[in-house]
Amino acid sequence: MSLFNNLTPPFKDPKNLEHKHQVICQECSLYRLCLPLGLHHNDLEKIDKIIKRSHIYKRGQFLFRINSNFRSLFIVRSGSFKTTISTNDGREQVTGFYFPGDFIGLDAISQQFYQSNAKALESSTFCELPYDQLKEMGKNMPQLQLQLLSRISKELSMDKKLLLLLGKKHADEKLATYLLSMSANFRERGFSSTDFQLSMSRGDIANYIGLAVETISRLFSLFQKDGLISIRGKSISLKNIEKLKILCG
Amino acid sequence: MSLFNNLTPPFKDPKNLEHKHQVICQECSLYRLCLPLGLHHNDLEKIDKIIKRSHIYKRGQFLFRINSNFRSLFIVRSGSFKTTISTNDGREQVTGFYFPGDFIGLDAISQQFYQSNAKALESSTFCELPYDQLKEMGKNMPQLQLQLLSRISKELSMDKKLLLLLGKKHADEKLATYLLSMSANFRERGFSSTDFQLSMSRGDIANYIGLAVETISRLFSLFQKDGLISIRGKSISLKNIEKLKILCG
DNA sequence: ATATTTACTTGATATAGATCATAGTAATTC
DNA sequence: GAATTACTATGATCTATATCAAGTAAATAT
Repeated sequence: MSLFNNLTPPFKDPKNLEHKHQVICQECSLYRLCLPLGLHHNDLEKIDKIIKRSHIYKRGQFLFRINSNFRSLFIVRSGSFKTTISTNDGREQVTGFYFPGDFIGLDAISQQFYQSNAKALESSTFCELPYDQLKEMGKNMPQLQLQLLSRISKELSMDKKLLLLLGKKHADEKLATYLLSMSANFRERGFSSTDFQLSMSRGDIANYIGLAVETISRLFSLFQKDGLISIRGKSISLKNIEKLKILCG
Repeated sequence: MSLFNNLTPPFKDPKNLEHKHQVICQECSLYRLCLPLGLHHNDLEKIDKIIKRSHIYKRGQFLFRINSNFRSLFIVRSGSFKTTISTNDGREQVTGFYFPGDFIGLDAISQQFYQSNAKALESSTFCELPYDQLKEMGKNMPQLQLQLLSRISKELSMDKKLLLLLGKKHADEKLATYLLSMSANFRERGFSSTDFQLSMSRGDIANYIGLAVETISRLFSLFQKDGLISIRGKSISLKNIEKLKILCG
């Protein structure tokens, strides 16, 4: 039995959703992604106790809003989320997409308030980790602290790559990079790295990589013409990964 | 006696540099910025023992290079550094500037290798923290772990703001935002927030905020004409902070 | 001190990708 | 299941900022 046999792309988890109160970390399909390896059975039970498991959040619902009190970290259980921040006059930037096993809210740890808005891209569920309790538990569980550290560090290094993308890459390179990063996301979760559903709109993709929606549309058409991809609505199939890699810059 | 009385802008520390082997954390002017509060005297001494203090690194010298083995975190002691990453064909993006008390290398924690190049912008010194030892010590010093967590989280939230800047702001907004963020850097370290020296070149600033050098030059001239700043070489004086804040977007 | 390199400034021109315009298509709502 | 709304595609035009060009100033090496 695969770790992922109860998840189907794009990251639905209907079985768990319907019996949510029965789910414990030990039986969760995300266990490997989410918790540190080599955790004692006792420790796992302690973590299990502080975790709050959510009902379904519908597309568009907010997990938290910028400047609201930071109380918890969140881990995506099924579905997907985006985070955004804005200028004073309302220009918005998508700062991240989050998939099952990903932590949301890590940038708020050093502050008292959330540093972004987090919104469901589709019907989604998550686990909530009250940070005070997590911090307290961490004192006697160095593994847990290290896992947290490792997760933030990973997000930081991904964001640095995004700075390079936004600052220096051309439109086609941006999109190719984005598609391959999505591909890696699916592969890491045990799904096909070539055929998947994009849960975000063209608008969200465009915004995230610093382009206009129209440019994304044009590029998808162009990539398709060039045999790099095949796309129909939200379903995409990567046809020439090698060429996409070269395009990334 | 101020914590900062042996530092003068831009972050020189000649006294400590010349007697470096006598410097211990308890006597370091950066103590407040660098180490967690409420640390036991014993713990402080332990940390003190694993820290390696550097000789002067000259402008242009590398602290580490991308893909080299990750062994240590670094804390800037005097001077300043920049980190960069590049595309395959050599286009480079400045991903951060680091000043006294700042940690460098946090994005490498989850990997085996450094994720960027780190280069001195001027004559600079730093403390080196071997990560294995730091990790080991952290097991019995939750405060230390939390400090590290807080530092990464802070850098992450700064980078998210930078994504907004690169993705959505206009040239003038970018520069205004940059100047105010430098201003805050100096203020946090006890220096004037209106009059300071930019240790980085116009080229580095331009690169960091996703503009061409020429655009930076033109904007500095324009900002000066408009009475927002007064600039002469690397010396800058912010004349109208309020207007700059409005310009940030 | 002087030469040489590197950094900065300012003007002229070019361009990648934005914006505008329009139409088609899919998803939601009533 | 009709109607409204949100999303997507493609062509025409515009514009903010890059690039090119040329000179000046500052830093570094000789």
